[in-house]
Amino acid sequence: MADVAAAAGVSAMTVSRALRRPDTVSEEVRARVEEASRRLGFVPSRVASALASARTMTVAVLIPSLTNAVFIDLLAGVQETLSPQGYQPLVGITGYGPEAEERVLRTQLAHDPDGVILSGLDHTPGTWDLLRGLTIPVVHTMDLSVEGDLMAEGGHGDCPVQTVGFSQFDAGYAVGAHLVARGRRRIGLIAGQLDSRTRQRCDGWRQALRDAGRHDPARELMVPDATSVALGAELLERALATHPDTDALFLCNDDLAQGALFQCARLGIPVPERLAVAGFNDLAGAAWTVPPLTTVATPRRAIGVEAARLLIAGMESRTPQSRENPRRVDLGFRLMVRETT
Amino acid sequence: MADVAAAAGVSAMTVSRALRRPDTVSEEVRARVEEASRRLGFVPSRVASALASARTMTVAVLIPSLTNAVFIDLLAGVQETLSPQGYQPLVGITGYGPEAEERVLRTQLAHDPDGVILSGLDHTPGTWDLLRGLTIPVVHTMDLSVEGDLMAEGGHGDCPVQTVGFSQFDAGYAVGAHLVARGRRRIGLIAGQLDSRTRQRCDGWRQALRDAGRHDPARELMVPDATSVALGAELLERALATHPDTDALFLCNDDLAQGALFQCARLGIPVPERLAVAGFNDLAGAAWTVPPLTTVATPRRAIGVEAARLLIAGMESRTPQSRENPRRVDLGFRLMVRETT
DNA sequence: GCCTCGTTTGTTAGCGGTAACATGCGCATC
DNA sequence: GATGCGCATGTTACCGCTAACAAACGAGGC
Repeated sequence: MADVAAAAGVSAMTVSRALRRPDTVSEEVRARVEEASRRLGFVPSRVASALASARTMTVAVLIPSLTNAVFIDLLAGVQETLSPQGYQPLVGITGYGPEAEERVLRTQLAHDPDGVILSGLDHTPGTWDLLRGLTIPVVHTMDLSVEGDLMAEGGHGDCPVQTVGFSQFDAGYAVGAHLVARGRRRIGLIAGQLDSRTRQRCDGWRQALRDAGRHDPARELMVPDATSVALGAELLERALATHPDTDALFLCNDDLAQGALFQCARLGIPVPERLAVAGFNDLAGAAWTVPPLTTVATPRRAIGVEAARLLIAGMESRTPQSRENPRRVDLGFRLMVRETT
Repeated sequence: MADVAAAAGVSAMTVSRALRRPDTVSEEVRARVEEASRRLGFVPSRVASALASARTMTVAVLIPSLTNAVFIDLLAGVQETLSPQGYQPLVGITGYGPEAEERVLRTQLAHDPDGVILSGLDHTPGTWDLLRGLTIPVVHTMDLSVEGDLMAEGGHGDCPVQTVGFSQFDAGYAVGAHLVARGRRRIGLIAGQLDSRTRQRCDGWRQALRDAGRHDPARELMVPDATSVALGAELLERALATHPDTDALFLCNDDLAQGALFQCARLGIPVPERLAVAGFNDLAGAAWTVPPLTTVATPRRAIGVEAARLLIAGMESRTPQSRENPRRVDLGFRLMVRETT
């Protein structure tokens, strides 16, 4: 920067100003600085800038996994919103464990991000302590804070939170109600990856079935393994082995549902005639399976975009809104009724 | 840090040493510093550390897209290898364009990463200039440099490169040869997302067909759109409309192939009896389609892991190996013969 | 012509660590 | 008992940029 300053015949400070806030220097100086800067191939060090200005222009983004398309879409939304504003996402992978999340968050915080985006509200007490102590904005995604009573559930105690997501419970309820409305009577559930969001979906589904008087706990098949097409195929067989008369199944994620559909095709089970199948998330291809899959479209990318927007607002205003102005943005979901039900 | 130093009764320098290289201080001082550090909740600022030591402990990772599972797997491999060593990946999305890549690289470099991982070898001259000027290690992935003659192709001129990948050409050739070996005579090609890797695969396939005297350029259907299940379904129909007698198809990515399979099921086209179908990448679920998809398993995650390893070696040794010791790591591929062929 | 004000540029002093060198100490050596 | 050496710790001087304040300058008002 000193070299550029010398070449442009100004002070280093003026170079800094000319490049960061061109409107604060004279037109003529700006041109000279830009020319010299380009000629010398000057690239300002963001590290030094960060140290001097206390703004790193980075945002910590914690997601459970890279192999789950849901969080990739979330990340894509975040990334495409942050990038144009000059922010660099720092991706952290928590592997679905609140403890690992706390660890990852700690290491991310050492990088002094200007903001934090988390997945879910299922954090350790230690994480909540960390968050409470932060002076940077924090947004929680994919889930919604409990309305009206922040102290009650979810463990976030007296920490006002900013959430962007949708009601996993309601979405699960919608699927259950839909299967009931289709006249199905022996409705089963298959779930993997039992994180808190999955459990809420299952809770919703369960409630819908209870409300209709059709809930049978024995038809719930829940395993902790990560979801996959292979697992869906396997669990379908297992579910039908124990309850061959099942006439509808809710699979808590589309990859499970796709695997189940494949297995049905293989076993010659007519869908939806003998068995109705519903998935969740409306992942790529769900509209193209044979038959096309009924599922719930979740606004993952939009959640990422909105979370990033809220965060940027908080970071630019320098008054973390999570403090005095907690928000709760419900982006909803859509039941996509296709042919498997 | 000064506070911790005071609390522990030592100098700031000793605190720094005690935390970063515990073996360089006495056992007793280390314990005191750790206790004080924990008690005060001290988290060293990586930004300051980076400025003082000229090491940011970050690595720029440039990939074309977040929505392509191939690069997500690559990223996952990179991430899981870098993280334990304390490195933080800085993800940059190039959108498949060499120009965008150059832009993204420039902004990433402003963060002073300690290393760079790129996808492919298809870079702009400006990118090559940038890379040549770097003193940090750089690894190119998913493709291999031209053996023996670094000056010749690929545009990287006199810049010795470190590559980790497999031969896209050979993999495409293997598919072509396989379809030929299966006795197919009217073999078509469907490709989307025409980046340089896809084109090399197509080149390999084409060569295999030429070698067998069965190449018919009219049966190539190449579109620039991003690949997807939907696109695969659509292009299958288009290909069959113009060449109804096609008896084998190579779809350059598994999502296209899955879409094609769905569409075949819908149209009542028996696979593989009337039409053989081969995909590429062995994406999740390929083994579970109906019938299971013949495809090429590519070592994407392993490429990420190996690239990160090479990079770490270069970063720790402080002598960028890309200079005096260019390497070319071929991790190969595997033709997964299943039932669609 | 002098004063005030706004605009543009310069000066100073860090941001929070770490490299490099300096110091002090205990111990083996002669 | 003096000398030298190695190890543990301290001191100094930055890393490259920017916040905050100071100064210089021209324009407009009285």
